[in-house]
Amino acid sequence: MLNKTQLIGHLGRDPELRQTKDGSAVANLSVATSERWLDQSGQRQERTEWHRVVLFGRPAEIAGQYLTKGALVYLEGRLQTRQWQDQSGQERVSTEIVAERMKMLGGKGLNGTAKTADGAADVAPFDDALPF
Amino acid sequence: MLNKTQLIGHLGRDPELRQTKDGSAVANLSVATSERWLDQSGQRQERTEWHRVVLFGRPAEIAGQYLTKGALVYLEGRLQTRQWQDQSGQERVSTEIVAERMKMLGGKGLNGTAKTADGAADVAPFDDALPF
Amino acid sequence: MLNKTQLIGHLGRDPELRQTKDGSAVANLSVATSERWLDQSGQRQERTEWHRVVLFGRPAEIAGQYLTKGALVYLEGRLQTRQWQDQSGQERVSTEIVAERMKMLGGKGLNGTAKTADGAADVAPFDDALPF
Amino acid sequence: MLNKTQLIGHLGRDPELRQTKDGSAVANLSVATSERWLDQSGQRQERTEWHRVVLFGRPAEIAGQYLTKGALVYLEGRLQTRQWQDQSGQERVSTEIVAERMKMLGGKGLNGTAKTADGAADVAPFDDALPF
DNA sequence: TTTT
DNA sequence: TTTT
Repeated sequence: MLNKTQLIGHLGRDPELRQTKDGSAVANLSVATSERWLDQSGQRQERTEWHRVVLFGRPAEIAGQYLTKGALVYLEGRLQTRQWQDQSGQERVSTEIVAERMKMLGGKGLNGTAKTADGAADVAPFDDALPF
Repeated sequence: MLNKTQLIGHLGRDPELRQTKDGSAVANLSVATSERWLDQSGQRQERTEWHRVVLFGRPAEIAGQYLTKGALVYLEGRLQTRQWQDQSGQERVSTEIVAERMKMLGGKGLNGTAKTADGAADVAPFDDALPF
Repeated sequence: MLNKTQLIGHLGRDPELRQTKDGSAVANLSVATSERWLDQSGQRQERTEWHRVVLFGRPAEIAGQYLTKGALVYLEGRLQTRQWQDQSGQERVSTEIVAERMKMLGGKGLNGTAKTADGAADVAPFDDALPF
Repeated sequence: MLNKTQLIGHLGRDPELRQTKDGSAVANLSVATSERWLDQSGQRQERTEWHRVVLFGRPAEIAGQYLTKGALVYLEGRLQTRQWQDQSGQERVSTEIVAERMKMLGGKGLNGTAKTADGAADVAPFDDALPF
């Protein structure tokens, strides 16, 4: 009925872009969300969770164009778990977030207009005109 | 920074309740979220996604008391992926939702007050007084 | 950047359906979300919040067809505040949720297929095939 | 049952800090969320929505300390509509977001540790150790 | 593997 | 393994 995941986190590496057979783009992201808190003894604790995220179509292209390692992004999508078999025939499962919405929030890894070499001079980060 | 998952779905089976060493409750839920849509040819399509959910403490106890197979629930929590090794020493990963909030929304598998044998006669489903 | 409101609540009255000039449907809903909790003295407290919700297009039609007073619904949309002037020329503001997604969750006020008189016999509540 | 609003937006002005009678902090924020899109004629459109947000306690103090006009923040809370009477005795309503969670995301208006004069040298923005 |  |  409702299957929604939202992340705000940093890319651990550059997006991996590929194409489907019919030529549409697919991007895989690795996203870190960190929690920090003080434990009972007042010690600072931190836990980082890594998420596999996949984007399709235009958002995938935009991720490939604007995002690099370190970028801070908002992602919204649905959880999907796939079964597959490794080389040894073992059953494996892998859960990823199929993102339907993405917002670039800044950070070191955000390619701004100044850095793009493709003439997209007026395409700003944060721009909702980008078809997310 | 933000790591939030929200589900509305039905329990595929009764909750599995256990205790930690220090006596606090842990409940594991298996939750189905179904999507239905019409494809290009107008055919009805359906996809069901199964989610592993874990609850701790009082919410776990409440899940154990009120929820059974078929119950419709709202769950909110964070994604957590754990690595572990199977018997053969193979690395495995498993992603689950650590739920911090749960709401009972009805359905066949919701134990109402009439069904409880513990005298909690005024503890209604939907009751936010339950310490979620 | 992100402007998202999610409600799970009951309709306080039947939806009010109207048409725009170009013939598309608009539905206004009044939705109650209730919180219950135990205060410090162990007294049960309750607070109900009422929300104005507006739906457009096909979801509005579906709300008009399936929802009545008492229905439990999930709604997701964006906050919008409009300024207007009352008869006396006073500036007024009104905030509502422009809902982009709606899910029927049950409750007394949900018109099932058995109750509909329009032949939509296989259109179940919960049906994601309905174009939300 | 569920009454949740999430915003990612920029502060339109510095937070307004005040105290309750019992000395706890209250902060009022004015937050803009902007949407941009291309209309049918390919024209770039933009709509900005302004939100009234209130924070209580430690998060209010932190907002007062770290946030200034322009800061980009994530806010999560519940909608609350209050009735009141203006000087002329007119009934007025005002809707605000009672925020229970806040994350500083960057932007021009974020006071980093380098800018603070209070010795909180190791209190970074983004720090989840801050008790949100 | 990220960020502050 | 759920539900409509």
